[in-house]
Formats: sequence, structure tokens, C-alpha cells
Amino acid sequence: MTRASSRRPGPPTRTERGIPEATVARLPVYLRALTALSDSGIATASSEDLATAAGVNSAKLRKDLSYLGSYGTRGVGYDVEYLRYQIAREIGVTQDWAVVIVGIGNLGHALANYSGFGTRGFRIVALLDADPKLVGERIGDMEVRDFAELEHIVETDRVSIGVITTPAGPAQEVCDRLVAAGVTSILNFAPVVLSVPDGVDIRKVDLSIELQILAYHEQRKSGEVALPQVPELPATNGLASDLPAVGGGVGA
Amino acid sequence: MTRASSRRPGPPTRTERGIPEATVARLPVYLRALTALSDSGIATASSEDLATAAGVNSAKLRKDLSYLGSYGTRGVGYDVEYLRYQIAREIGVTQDWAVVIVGIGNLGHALANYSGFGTRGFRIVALLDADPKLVGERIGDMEVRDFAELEHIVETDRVSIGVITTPAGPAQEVCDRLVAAGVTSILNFAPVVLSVPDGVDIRKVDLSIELQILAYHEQRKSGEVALPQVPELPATNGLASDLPAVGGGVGA
DNA sequence: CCGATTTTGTTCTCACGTTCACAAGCTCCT
DNA sequence: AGGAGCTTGTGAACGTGAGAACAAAATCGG
Repeated sequence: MTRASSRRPGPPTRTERGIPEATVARLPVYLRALTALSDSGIATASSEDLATAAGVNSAKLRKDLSYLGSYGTRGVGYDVEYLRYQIAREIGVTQDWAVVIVGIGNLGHALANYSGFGTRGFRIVALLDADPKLVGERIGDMEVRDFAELEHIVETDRVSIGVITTPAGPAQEVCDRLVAAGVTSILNFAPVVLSVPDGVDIRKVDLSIELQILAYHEQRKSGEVALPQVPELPATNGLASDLPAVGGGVGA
Repeated sequence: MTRASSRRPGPPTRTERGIPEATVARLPVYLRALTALSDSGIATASSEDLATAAGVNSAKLRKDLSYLGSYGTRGVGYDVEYLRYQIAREIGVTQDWAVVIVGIGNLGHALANYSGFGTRGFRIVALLDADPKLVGERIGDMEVRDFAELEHIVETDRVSIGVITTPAGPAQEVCDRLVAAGVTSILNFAPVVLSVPDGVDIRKVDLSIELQILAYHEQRKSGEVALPQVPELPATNGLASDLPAVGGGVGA
């Protein structure tokens, strides 16, 4: 990350053609919306139309698109096909990315069968697992291969993206192996924090965390139920054990 | 969304016991880290230790925790069990949340078998699908039931959280049914933008979007390959759509 | 009992993200 | 041709988030 030196207050920062991270995260959504519009036979769309389809407001959408260039026509809107191509190119899904999936449990299975990848610039080139009982199993038109083949596959197929769907335990080790083999982007479904060297990108998806975030809001909705305070004190070794009552005076 | 009235410039904003959204999203990570430490028999941890385990820096962690209250001991650190309970209580996972999963395809299957829910305050009370061929199938110790039973189940089991793992097509309709039945939090895996009325929380998980974000960064890493610039503007009037197919080749 | 040491909780500042609001630019109609 | 009417692209204001830095509080050793 080349950080521009001496910055003065001004536009968000942004190096050369760098696009703000928040915008990058929304581009795939716009892409999907454009594809849907295109499939409906719609050739032109205003920022308002697009924003609605993507679930954001139009000002944000216009600003996001402005980072890519000036692809709209004032007074008219955006050409759906044209814009779709531009976004796809910017994201990089005009080329094909080879992907390996490591850990063929329930989730790995599901991903292996997920058709959404192939249609969006990603090609699963291997399903790997260390369990000999799984190796050889057929899933769709692929066969589960031994994790030991990782290095070979990464090199042969120029794999740059790896998906980890193992349990938490082996995840870091799998991650290290992926990185050592040359993978530079990792999507992690295992419920652990993985550490990777600089230059390797990592994103995580944790189903349980998403539910917990929902639970937090749900709890606040349902009448601010004041739960009973701490059940008991840990009363552990020499720690500060006279814990104050938790909630203090928020009584109602 | 009760917005505090007359706010003056000052601390981030935050209503009464409201916790910043960014912090809420990290609390489950801290919770997981604390559980791991606890399982390792560690009774006390400094903000530095915790931050490392959670993959954030210690200043951020301390600030996050400060929104919950003063649960640490200066010069010592945090009592792992105590803090864990406090966070769990704040998130709301000290109580059990009933969850229904709608759409028992590959992903629904995987989630139904996912053990991470039960251990974290969530209880799957029903697996629903509209396809008669699936109804009756056993998954683990549960049986797939007909989607028509939704309303009955939501009422009986006081379900407030629904998970949508259907294809994109029926997702909005399923969503509407969930909301009408009384579900107020939804986790959506279908690749569409769902619209819900105020008061209903929705979060989305989209595997394909995550991969696309990785692809963007990957593309920038690999030599800043300057792809051929725009073929050319579409003919202005009729909106010609003869641009390269989105799969347009990338040599090399 | 007092000072050294440790680690939290908080304040301050800067960076980032979102939204508003409007000028610039395009099309269409008269 | 000229003006009316839209819609984009962007400058500026506002709000939220992150990180550095430090004062406050606790423990420990003498």
C-alpha cells in the first residue's frame, strides 16, 4: 500500500487509479444489478434506477461510478451493457480466475456445487481435502484430490485464489501452505483469525458472526429486556474480584 | 432508528447505550477469541493479548470494550470469563434465538449441519422448503418441512430470525412471507437485494461478491496489467450494444 | 507507606465514507 | 436556433471510524 506522503485535507486520498475500499465492495452489487437489468432487456438506466436495483441511494452510486470514469450521459443515464463491461473490467472478472477449495465438508460441498462462480469469472480447478476417505469422491464433474497435490496444482493452473472451508483447527496450517504455494488471495470460512504475510489479501465469511450481529439488534428491538446481572463472579486467583454491578443505573 | 435529537459535534454520536455499528460487528470476534483463550485455560488477558487473538490493534479493542463499560482492571488486564459473559450478554447470545432456514439446497444443507450455531446461542427450529420432493427428508436430527408451515412454526416457536438459502428467484417472496409471519431479522444468502419494511434487519452474505473483491485486488497486484482501454463509446442514439462480450479475452 | 511499573479508559486528531446540492452537459420540443 | 427539462459528475459539509498518546488507576517491591 503506497501511502501518499504529506497529505493535506482534501479528497479522500486515493492513489492514482485507486478506488476506495467501500466502493470496491459495492461494485459487484452494481454488476449484478446491471446483469439483471440487461436480462430484462433494459438498455438504459438512470442512476436512480440503478441505485434502486442495487439497494443504495443514487448519490452514492453516482459517486462510486465516478471513480471509474465518466461512463454516463447527462440527461439520459447509463448504457447498461456498456457500464456492465466497464465495471466487470475494473473488478477484473473479464478474465478467468482459477480457484481451489480446501476442505470438502458440508460447506465445501455446497461451494463446489455453487453455480454462481463459473458464471462470474471464477473457475474452480480443484477440490482438496486431507482426509483419504474423501479423496476420490466425485462432486459434480470434479473429483476430490489429496491436499498434498496443492503445490503442484497451484503451479500448473496458475491459481491465485484459495478458499478455506476446513474446521478452525487446521485452517492456519492450510493457509500457510496456500501462501507458500503462491496463492495471494484467500477467502476464509473457518471461524478463526488467520495471519498472512503482507501482500496476501484475506477476506473472511463467518455465518455465526452474522447471526450474532442480527441477535444484537434483535435484542434491542424486543423491549430492551434488562437481563439479570452477572450470575456469579469468576472468583479466580488474585484478580480484582469485587466486581461492580454491571449495568449501573440505567434503571427504568 | 431513534435518532437522538439536537446533537452537537462531539463524540461519534450514539444514543444512550447504543454501540457503534463497527464495534458491534467486532464483538463476536472478541467473543470467539475469549472463548479460545478460556479453552486454553487462560484466566486473564491484556488488551494486547486479546487484540492479537482477535486480529485487531489494541487501541481499537480497548475503545470497543469501553463502549460496554469498564470491565478491565488497570495494570492487570481483563478477566477472560467475566469479559466473555459481558460481551455475550451485550450481543444477546446468553439467551437462545430460534432460527428457521428456508431453502434446503446445497447451502441450506450445509447450514443445517453446521454445528457452530447451537454452541453460540442459536437453535435451528425448522428447515423449510417448498419443493415436495425435499419435504420429509431427514438432515441430522431434523426433518425438512413444507414452507407452508412457516407461519405456524414462527408463532409456535417464537422465531425472530430467518435464514434465506433459496435461489435468487423466490428470495423476495420468501422474505415477504417471513416478515409477514413476524420474523424481524433476516440473513440472506440469495444473490439479490431484498427489500424489507422498517424495523426489520437484514444482512447479506454473498460468496460471489467476496470473490470479486479479492479479484479486484488480485488484478492490481499482478503487474497493474493495463487492459486495453474502452473499445469505444456506444453509438449515442440507439444505444448500440456491440461491445466485447464480458468474457473478453485476456492474453498472456 | 511510597514510588516504580503496568495497563486500562479516554481524549484528540486525522482519515474515510456518506449525503446534499448544484453546475455542466445532453436531448427534445417549439 | 433557443429554451425547457433531465440526469450526470463533483465540490463541500457532515458524520463515523481509527490510531496515537496520555492521564488515571491498579499492583508490586522496598
